[in-house]
Amino acid sequence: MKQSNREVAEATGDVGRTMADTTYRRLRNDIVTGRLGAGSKLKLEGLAGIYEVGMSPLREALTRLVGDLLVVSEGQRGFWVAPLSLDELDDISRVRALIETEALNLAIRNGNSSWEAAVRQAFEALTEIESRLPQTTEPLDPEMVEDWERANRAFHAALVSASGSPMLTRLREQLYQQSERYRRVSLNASRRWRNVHDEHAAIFDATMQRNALKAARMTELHMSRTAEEVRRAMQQLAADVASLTERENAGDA
Amino acid sequence: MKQSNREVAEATGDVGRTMADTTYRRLRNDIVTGRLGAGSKLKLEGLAGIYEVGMSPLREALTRLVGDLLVVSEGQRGFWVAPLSLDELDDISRVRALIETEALNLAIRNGNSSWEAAVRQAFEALTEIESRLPQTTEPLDPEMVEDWERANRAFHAALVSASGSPMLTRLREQLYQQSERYRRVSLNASRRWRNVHDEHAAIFDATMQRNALKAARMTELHMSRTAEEVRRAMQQLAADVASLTERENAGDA
DNA sequence: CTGTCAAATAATATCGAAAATATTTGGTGA
DNA sequence: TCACCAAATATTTTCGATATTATTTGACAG
Repeated sequence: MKQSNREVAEATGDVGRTMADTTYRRLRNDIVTGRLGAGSKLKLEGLAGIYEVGMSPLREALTRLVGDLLVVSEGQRGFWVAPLSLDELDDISRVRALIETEALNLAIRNGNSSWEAAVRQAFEALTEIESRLPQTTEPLDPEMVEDWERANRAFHAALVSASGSPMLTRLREQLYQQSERYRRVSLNASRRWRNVHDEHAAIFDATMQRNALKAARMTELHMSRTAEEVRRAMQQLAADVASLTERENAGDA
Repeated sequence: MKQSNREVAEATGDVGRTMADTTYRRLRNDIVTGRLGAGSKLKLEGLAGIYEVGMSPLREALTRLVGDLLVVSEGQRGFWVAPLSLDELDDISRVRALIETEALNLAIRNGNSSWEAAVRQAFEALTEIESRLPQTTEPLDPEMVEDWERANRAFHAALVSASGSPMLTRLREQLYQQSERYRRVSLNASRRWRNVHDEHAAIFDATMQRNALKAARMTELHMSRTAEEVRRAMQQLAADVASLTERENAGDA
């Protein structure tokens, strides 16, 4: 029995992969990780060269990213990496807490044993990685950061995976990605690691006990603390830039 | 003092209008109003002809609509108007209630007197239109439907305009649009008008009294009732289609 | 008849150049 | 020196043709 191209593609998981789609993912990654800096101009010709792609798929990818709030555009003036701001950090954090607690609440109500197993598995994987993280102020291994990001994302996704609401799931993912982008700023800037394992454990425990109220409170706490950490890092960064600019101006004068 | 082209464009409000943008709005309107039926295939060449536009801006418009959940796409297979379903109706209604009550709560806490004035003005405009609506089962004047849709949208937007949260505002708009699309199905199908003015008045009164809890309850009630109405219309529609199909099959046999 | 395959057809996705628009540069007059 | 303007340049947007992929058709074997 010979397989059609489509069947092969489905089996290997790259069905319908287009240039636009691939470029979208690459750009998204480069923005979330900070390789493309907040606020920087995205010149089309330049990007087309770098990502080896034509205008049409490139613009399609950028248009999708505008929808994700990772890119901003102005007609006839082009595209920029979306700027970061303290106000937006607060806004995102609060709305994300709203969505995430609602989704977790539903998941706790609806989740069956296979959901429980998936949550436990994701938590254990995360625990394993967090236990290996340096307790001291060492330079963070970029690969370890990626591993942790993946595990953290998987844990939070698993928690709410039984919400039964595709719309909440979608909104949660969008907001998670926004948060991740802000979080990575603080990681890159402060080079310090906040111990979050206790917070994850508290959320996990409350969830396994099916204590929705406590799980929501722990989730809110986790998010507000993370936001606070990011806020500090961003303020520090802004202060650094300011003093650097001042010194430069002094040098010029 | 001569104005630059850009300044003129800013004054007239059509700054940066591109083909992609115009086509996006036209397509969006045609989908929300139902002129492009749920689930129908969107063939690129056909659309390019109808909207008199090339491939690039057309695809860009469709890509934006995918982000709005008004269109679905599959790589290498193209675009379809997003289907409608009862499950999705429930999902959207519930999440919209969550977002909208949160935003209204914030607006009631933060709103100043100019917000109050804007809400009152929007409510009065809506009241005026709703008072003119036929009480009997008459054929609905399409122009009046448009007027009502505009006023209804403006009223609900005014209510939450002081939430102070750009993210909530954005999510609310997306969800409002989804709801509108479902609502129009029931309008087109049932040809009957549910009297919603009392519900709007209840929301308005509670809001003006700064009674956040009551305003939220009235909002939830308004939305669940609307969803129920749409649900009935969709079920009726499905039943009609089924009996029609049956008759056709009987004719063939 | 039924499933399979390849050729023919239809549709989508992509490229690269042309058109439209924005921005910068450099010159002129007040 | 400054504001203004137009030419030169840079950039975005759009078009239309080509390449790629999916779908349909129809012939053939089992």
